[in-house]
Parts: sequence; C-alpha cells; structure tokens
Amino acid sequence: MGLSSAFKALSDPVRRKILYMLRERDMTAGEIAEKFDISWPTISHHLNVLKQAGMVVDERKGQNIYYSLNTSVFEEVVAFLMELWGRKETGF
Amino acid sequence: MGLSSAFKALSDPVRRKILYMLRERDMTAGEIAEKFDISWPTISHHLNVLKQAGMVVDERKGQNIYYSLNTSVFEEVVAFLMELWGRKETGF
DNA sequence: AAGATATTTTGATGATTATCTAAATATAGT
DNA sequence: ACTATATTTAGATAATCATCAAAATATCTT
Repeated sequence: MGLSSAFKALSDPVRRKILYMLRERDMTAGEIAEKFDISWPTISHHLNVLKQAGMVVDERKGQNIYYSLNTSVFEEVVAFLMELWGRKETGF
Repeated sequence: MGLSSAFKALSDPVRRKILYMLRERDMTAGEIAEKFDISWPTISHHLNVLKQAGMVVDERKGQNIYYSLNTSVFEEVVAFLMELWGRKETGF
C-alpha cells in the first residue's frame, strides 16, 4: 500500500501545493488553510491523506497543530521511479 | 494537468506493474493482459490511462498493438519530487 | 467553569474510478 | 467476402474521492 497511497496523495494539486509550502517551513493547519479558497474541513481531509501516506507529520503545540514534511517516503517513491526510468539493458 | 494525471496513473498497482513489465521490452496488449487475472477491457482501460498520462506509447503492427514506455514524462515527475525532496535552505 | 480559538470529525452529495459483460472495430488469412 | 484473432468501445455497477456545512473536540485565557 505504500507506493499506492503515496502516488495517490501526490495526484491532487492541492496536496502537492501543501507539500511545496511545507518545503520552506513547518506550518499550522490554519496557516495552510488560509492559502486556499477551500473550506477548513477539506484542507483537514487533505492533510489527513498526506499523513496516512506518511508524507507529513503533525505535532500539537498548544492550540495549534504543526505540519511538517516527512521525507523518508520520498526516498521510496523516487527509488521506484528511478528504477523504472533507467532501462534494464543499459549497463551503466 | 500533467503531474496530476501522471501521479494518478502511478497510483494503481496494476498500472505500475504494467510499466515495470514494459521496462524490459515492448509488449502487445494481449501479452500484457495475460499477466493479470483481470479482463481484457479493464487492461485496455489501464493502458489508456497510462497513454493519456503520456507514460506509454502505442503502435499498431498488423493485428497487434504494441505498447512501449515513454520516459519523457518521468523526467517531469522526478524533477518535481527532487525539488520537493531537496530542502530549500540547503545550499548544496 | 465559561468563553474564545484552532482543528478535526460527521454526514451528505456529486464526480470520478475500476471493474465486468456484451458489442463493435480492425487486421490477417483463406 | 468470410472467418478467426486482437483489441477497443459502450453501458452498467459498486467503490472511492473531493467538497461542504454543521457539530464535536482540544487547548488556552479569564
């Protein structure tokens, strides 16, 4: 299920934009939601999809919940693509 | 739409397996379908999803239709992931 | 304990998706 | 032209998904 949920998470532009924002700094759910013209529950849903896919981590600090990138899954995804990309018969 | 359809195409294990098989050699739709316990129309549907995403190319040769990998889209996908993966503040 | 703020959960809805069977199309060989 | 082979298209169904409004939960402040 790892690769499937990761690619599924990446297939939505809203979620890709969230990941792209988190690349610069950790953000609260509210900060993230403000960047979109989408309801908070929908953003919360997207964050949950990313969390289930292991691409983000959340941590509560007081009233806020901070989200941050979890790059370990990216390794798996990139590794799969590189293996696919590099043709088998190529020896180097 | 490019990245979304590419990631969506990659989110299905059947389609990932098809891509993985095509890495070794070009195959006809029939050869591909034989590898799965899924109906031919369903495989045809998956091939069409991959084609729409620009990840495979099809070419008719007589009765057969050959499918082959199209790696140009992979560049785009990997580039996006690498940009996401490499943290912004890292200078090297 | 009561009110304010931040975020998620619930329940509902319309859109998309994976799958099937049956029918249609295209090519090759007789 | 007819038949066999290869593959896709059409039509239907059940499952999943993105979205919203309303309600619930958690933490902080007073």
